[in-house]
Amino acid sequence: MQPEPTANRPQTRIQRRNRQAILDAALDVFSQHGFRGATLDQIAEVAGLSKPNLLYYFPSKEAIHEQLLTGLLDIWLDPLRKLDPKGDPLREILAYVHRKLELSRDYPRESRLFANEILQGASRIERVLATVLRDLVDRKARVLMRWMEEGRIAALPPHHLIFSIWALTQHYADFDVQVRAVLGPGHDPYAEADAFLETLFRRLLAI
Amino acid sequence: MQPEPTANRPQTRIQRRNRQAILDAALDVFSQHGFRGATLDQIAEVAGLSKPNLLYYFPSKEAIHEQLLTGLLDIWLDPLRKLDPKGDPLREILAYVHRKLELSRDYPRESRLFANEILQGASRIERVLATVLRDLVDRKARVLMRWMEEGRIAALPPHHLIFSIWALTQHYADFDVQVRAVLGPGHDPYAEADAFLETLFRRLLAI
DNA sequence: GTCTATACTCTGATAGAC
DNA sequence: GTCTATCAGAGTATAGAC
Repeated sequence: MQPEPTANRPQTRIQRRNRQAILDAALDVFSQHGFRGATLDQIAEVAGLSKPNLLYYFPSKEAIHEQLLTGLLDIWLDPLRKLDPKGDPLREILAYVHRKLELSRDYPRESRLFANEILQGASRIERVLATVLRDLVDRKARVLMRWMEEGRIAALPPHHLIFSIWALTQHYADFDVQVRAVLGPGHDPYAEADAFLETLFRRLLAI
Repeated sequence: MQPEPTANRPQTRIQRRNRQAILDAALDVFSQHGFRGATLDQIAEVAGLSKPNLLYYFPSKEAIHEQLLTGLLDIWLDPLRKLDPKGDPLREILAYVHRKLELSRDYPRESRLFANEILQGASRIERVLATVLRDLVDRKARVLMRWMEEGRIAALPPHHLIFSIWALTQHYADFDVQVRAVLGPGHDPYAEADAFLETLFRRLLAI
């Protein structure tokens, strides 16, 4: 019998399950307390493992954190990558806003993990920011620039336009507690935000 | 001789200076690492005091943190409080955006302290959010509502309009590292943001 | 592969000399 | 008021039994 169909990944089902449980628990804890505020005790408890057992799967606290960040980066940048230079400008931007808000709604822990990381100086992802992220943003900013020059959307500084999309969508994940405390009960923040942001960017970009 | 002119504040000059140095150092550390990630060792080092000496001025880590938060709340809410129901709607809102962005530029550590606190569940300020902040926002939302009903600015959900101002202005303090990494050198993020946000809210609120 | 036991460091806080 | 010394507990990580 061959219990390991993938030859280059010598992991049993249990190993895969445990690694996943650890990463999930670590996402909980890191996103709430930041790297230094998180403890292996807490991660192990949430994951339902003993601390030494946790350290059998990952060599260190750093390693778990790094695995989380790199594993999530692609999901995080995907919506911007999907912005299609050949599509209809307004439709493309609104679709980007919508997808980004969906990420905030469906992956709030991931949003907070990145927020914590940036807030704390981003020392562990600084290089990625200045290379991968910057290149991607520059590329898409040129697309926006072209659309503006062609008169298809209003002229605005493209980088700051992108920042505004990040700020407005991520706010609903990162400041969720505050949003709900201010709105009070009986509200659906994300549904309201979806309508509000559509209006906002339609008005902002209209010629 | 009377070295203490204020009878109800039995503090010498040195005590005041040290307390201030501690709070300033604590703002550095708490705003960068969050409550749990901050250590008294680090705060004491930044403040230039020994750890026991620091604990002579404040009874505990919690006490320093609480003092910081309550001391800063007034500064933080001041711009919104200044929004004048009798003023010109567009001018008042733009002035609010401007003042809020100035706070981000001049008090980025304070912005990050609050961001960390919300991000980490806001357990230490939850009550304030649901009472003081909510009341203030509700009151100002009613002012915005009236302006909209009078047809003086565009109709939008007022709470989310306020959220958008918070998100857009605080982003430049909280995500400063990312903003600078993406823009690259040779930029003045706050100057650019000031112009961009003025354009954004003018377009958004125009009738 | 998983557990118990434990080494060793860091952290918040206190005691007591000066 | 400030320092040295120190404590108890929590923190990361390792050794070794099973």
